[in-house]
Amino acid sequence: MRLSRYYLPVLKETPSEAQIASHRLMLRAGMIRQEGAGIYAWLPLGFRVLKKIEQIVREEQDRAGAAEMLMPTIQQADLWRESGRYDAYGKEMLRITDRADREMLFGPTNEEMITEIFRAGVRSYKDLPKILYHIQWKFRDEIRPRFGVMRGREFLMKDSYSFDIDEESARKSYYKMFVAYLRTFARLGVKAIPMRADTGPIGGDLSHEFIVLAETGESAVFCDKRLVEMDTPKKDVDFDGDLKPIFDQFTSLYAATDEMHDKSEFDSVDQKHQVSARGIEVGHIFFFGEKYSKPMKAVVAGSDGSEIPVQMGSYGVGVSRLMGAIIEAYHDENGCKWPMPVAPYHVGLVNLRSGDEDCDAACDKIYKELTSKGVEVLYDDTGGRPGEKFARMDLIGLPYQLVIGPRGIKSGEAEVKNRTTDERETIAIDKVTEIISGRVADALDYA
RNA sequence: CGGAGCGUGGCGCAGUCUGGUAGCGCACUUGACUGGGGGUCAAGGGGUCGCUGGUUCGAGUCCAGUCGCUCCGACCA
Repeated sequence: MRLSRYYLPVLKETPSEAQIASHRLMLRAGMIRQEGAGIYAWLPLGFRVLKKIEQIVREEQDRAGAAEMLMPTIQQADLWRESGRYDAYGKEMLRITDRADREMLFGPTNEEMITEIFRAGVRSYKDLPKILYHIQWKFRDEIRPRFGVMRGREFLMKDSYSFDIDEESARKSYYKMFVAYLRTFARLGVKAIPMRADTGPIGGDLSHEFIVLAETGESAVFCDKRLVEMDTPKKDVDFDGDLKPIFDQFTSLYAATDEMHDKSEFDSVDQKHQVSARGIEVGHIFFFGEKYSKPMKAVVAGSDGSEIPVQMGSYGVGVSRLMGAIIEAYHDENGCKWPMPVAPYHVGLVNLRSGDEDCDAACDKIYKELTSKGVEVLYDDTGGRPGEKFARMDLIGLPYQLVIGPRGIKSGEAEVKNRTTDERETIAIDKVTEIISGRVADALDYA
């Protein structure tokens, strides 16, 4: 993409309403624009990151055997009356009426709808187990939206729902999602620790929150440091095999959120492993059994012909929130430092003397070559001072900055800056495409 | 919802107490000089001061109402 054709409204000054780094940087780097309290428009650069996060979440869901679908954002009140949650959900639910005065709502979650969809199409235990998911915008009328996309009212969430014949099978589904989440967050470059969690209004008896440790996190958390260093399951993990050992391994050490914290148990953890910190909840998984299947009559015929309510679980990932969490983990005072897998572009190509025949020709050539090798390039072909261009590139934080100017043309060298380490090196212009595209490919290859 | 604030060119703010020609920095436009980490000089353009009503000869400023946003607390991906 040529910057001259892009929409990248960067801000030099810090917007006064932004309290935390991720919010500040998303506004300054022209990734989002606030349209109301807790409601954001996703500008081109931010939207690319959002799509990349979404795609990684999708790939790991698919790998685990979940089937993607898409449910609407608008739901009928009657559906929620079946589960009893229409009244129970309270003011956090955005309620609306249509022209015929039918009561409707902008979905805060989809347990009711997926249960309705499931019961319409499944009759027998032989059709189980199943895991369905979608990635869709949700609306929760938060009392106090804050921290930008970390606590918006409208947010993008991946929610999966599992259906099983009995609890033993349901636990296997739970383990699948548990392992899928470990992989998802690891691929996104964040250390998310599964912690024993309160089940909240959804109910149930088995639940974990996946928490990214961050000073700006909203919840207090307590865990064993050794969890941070545990190896993530590789992509050859067999989701049809026994995943319990992995689950057991990750739940063997102490990790709990504030609500579930047991001080005496935590105190028994070796002092040097104790971590008492703050965290950002990026995922939450629940097993809740018959909570919805029973009242909503989502039943299947068992092997003996009897009607059995299915055992359900639900599994959420905050896709838009993750973008904030990733920036919290990877930034410095000058801007973002995107990990390659979620970077909006892999390389920023800076033409230091746009309009100069030689510079333009050299940059155009590199731009074409890198692009043809599948490298995503944001090509700064605009005018302006070098300092201004560098500062802008640092702010948006692409993993590599490739700088071409008259001096480099003369010496045949390009300056390459690695934004992760902020180290600079020079590479021969005629080799730069090959070297950079190789590095990008390596960084994208995740086991 | 309780408490505290804020709405003035695109962004950040001053001006409001004490009513009297709407200002500053950045950004933007044009030209020149420049050019390897947010340049220099010169000349410009852009604002019904959130909205409605009131007081007044006169309101950004005072009064009332209203809308929006932010921060502190209880809820949550």
